Amino acid sequence: MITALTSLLTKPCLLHLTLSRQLSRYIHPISAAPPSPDLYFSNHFINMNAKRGQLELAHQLFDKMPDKNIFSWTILISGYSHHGKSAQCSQLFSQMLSHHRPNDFAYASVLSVCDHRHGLQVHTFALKTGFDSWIYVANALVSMYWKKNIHDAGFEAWRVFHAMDSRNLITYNSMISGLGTHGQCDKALTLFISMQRDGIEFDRTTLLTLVSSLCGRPNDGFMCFLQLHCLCIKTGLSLDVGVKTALIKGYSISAKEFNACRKLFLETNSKDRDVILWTEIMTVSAEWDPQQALILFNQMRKDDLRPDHYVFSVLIKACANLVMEQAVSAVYCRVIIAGFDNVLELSNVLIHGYARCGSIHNAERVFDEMPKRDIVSWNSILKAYAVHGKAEEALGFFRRMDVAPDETTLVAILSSCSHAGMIKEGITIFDSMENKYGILPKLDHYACMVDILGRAGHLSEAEKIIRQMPMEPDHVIWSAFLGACRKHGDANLTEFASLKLKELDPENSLGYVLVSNIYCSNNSFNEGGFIRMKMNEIGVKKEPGLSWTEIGNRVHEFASGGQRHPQIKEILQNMEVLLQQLKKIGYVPETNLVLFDVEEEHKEEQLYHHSEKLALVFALMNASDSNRVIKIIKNIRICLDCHNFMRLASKFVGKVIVVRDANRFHHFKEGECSCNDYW
DNA sequence: GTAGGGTTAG
Repeated sequence: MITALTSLLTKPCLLHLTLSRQLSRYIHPISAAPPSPDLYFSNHFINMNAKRGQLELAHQLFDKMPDKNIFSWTILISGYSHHGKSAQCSQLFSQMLSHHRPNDFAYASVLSVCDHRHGLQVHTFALKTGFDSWIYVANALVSMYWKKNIHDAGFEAWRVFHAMDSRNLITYNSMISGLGTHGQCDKALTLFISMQRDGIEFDRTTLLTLVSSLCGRPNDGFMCFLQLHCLCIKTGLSLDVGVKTALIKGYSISAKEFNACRKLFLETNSKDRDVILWTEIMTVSAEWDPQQALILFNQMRKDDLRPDHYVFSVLIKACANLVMEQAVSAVYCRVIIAGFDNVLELSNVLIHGYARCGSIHNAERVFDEMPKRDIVSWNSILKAYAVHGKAEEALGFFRRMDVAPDETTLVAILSSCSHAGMIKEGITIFDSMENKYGILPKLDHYACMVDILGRAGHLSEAEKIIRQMPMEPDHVIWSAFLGACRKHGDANLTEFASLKLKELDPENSLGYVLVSNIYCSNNSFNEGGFIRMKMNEIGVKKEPGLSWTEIGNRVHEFASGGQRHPQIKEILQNMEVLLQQLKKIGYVPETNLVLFDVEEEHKEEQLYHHSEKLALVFALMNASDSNRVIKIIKNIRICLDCHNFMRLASKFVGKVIVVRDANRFHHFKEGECSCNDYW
């Protein structure tokens, strides 16, 4: 305690001049005389108004009081605190010091709303007056320290916690929540156990906080999560709609257990489902089954629940995942009707939504029309430019940002440089991250650098980055490196990187496929086949090529080979006609991309059955003359042959063809691609 | 006789 006191008092910033001056005068005798009936009723009247939020009136009444006691002061201070009026609350607290010695009511009220700087001063003052370990004051201090975004928030909170004579449920809940939100869920769990040793029973908040802090925790996190779910069932708290929402989030993030999420939602009595529960299940669905998220929205409306801006945000994400631009616009109309069009978060998600649907123009329009922007707005437009290969625009916007860039900004910018082959710019920005922007490069930034260098063919420099990075490279880094190996072919490096990728991500097929391809391209079909066999044995599957295109209000899916599509015969007939036309203007099939031991004409045939080509032919069969843009979405990266095909097709049919592959957008127009054939 | 503290799921 003495150490804590000495340490706090030695911090120069703690000694605020005004408060120090007040300190010498704070000792006022607490009046022993009973308050007059007038004073008593005036206090009640002020309290009534302050609680109702009539703070101005309450303050006027307070000012007019001929006599005030400590209740008058604490009633108004707590009124301001209750309504989050931080500045007024702190000011009144300072004024109070000239008249009364603050009590635990006043300390707790001011601490729960004041900023960090003032909070430290109040803490110092509480220490000097001996109130710092009073349970209400200490609880407010614990919470204050965790809430402040400072480096040693946890240290200060623990110090207060340890100095307390006794602790209650609120103390533990505040600590558990603080630990959880600062990513220290192990410590939160330990404290949860010691709480029970301390004889303090947990409540719904304790479990709710613990469950949500365990979401996304790696390794044994899911086992702890399951134990907590059992505890929720045992205590009957699993019936609580808030706990249920947290459990759904947990099953979705920790275990990707979509069915468990759905079961939890369905077993909730429909009259108990609130907007937050609906939002959570829609959020989960937007990732797993976006169409289902839209169905859920309609069900929610039937239950007479009014969507708020969180609901609309999820809806836009679901439409973006469905890559249905018209649906994004339709939701936006509803956003306007509901009066949420000025909500910053919704504009941010719209930028993302339009960009994901291939409409960079609409993403730009939303960004331009925003009256206010935050870091997420800037990051969203920068990411949009990155994925659409508009590096010049991204760099221009980056230079004119009016908020400090963060880690995401730098990832977006480096990824822009990578997509556009801007090696020099990328290296300069990466090297200046720490000094110029105060951001230490993390895994994502290193992955971008490996991509920038590797994609440009500087394999040894990329390898050097991997060897020299201060943390262990993860599967993303090795995938980026393998991607570069695929493009610039180095058999030894490919084998080495494949081994690394298999270690870190055994289910990732990339390593197996690439090594197999190297063998096949050297005509070593037996070895290549052996690797494919090995993949089957251990259950690693290569993601099959799929493409989607929207015709009318329906999304049509095409698998590589196309046999599943009911109109495949017609599509192949039209394909043949288009092929002959494209061959006349320079299309040459890249048959060396087909690595199977088959005859040349069969190789050509395999190329024509790639899903994006089938999607294009189908879209052309159904497109009207006014339909100037054809959009195709692909789950894996576009191959060189399809890229050539799309380029020439855009010239021949006189339409813009937008293809989104696993990595980026390609805008094909008049025989050229926005990626300048660099991808 | 009057005035409190925490968290909470999107």
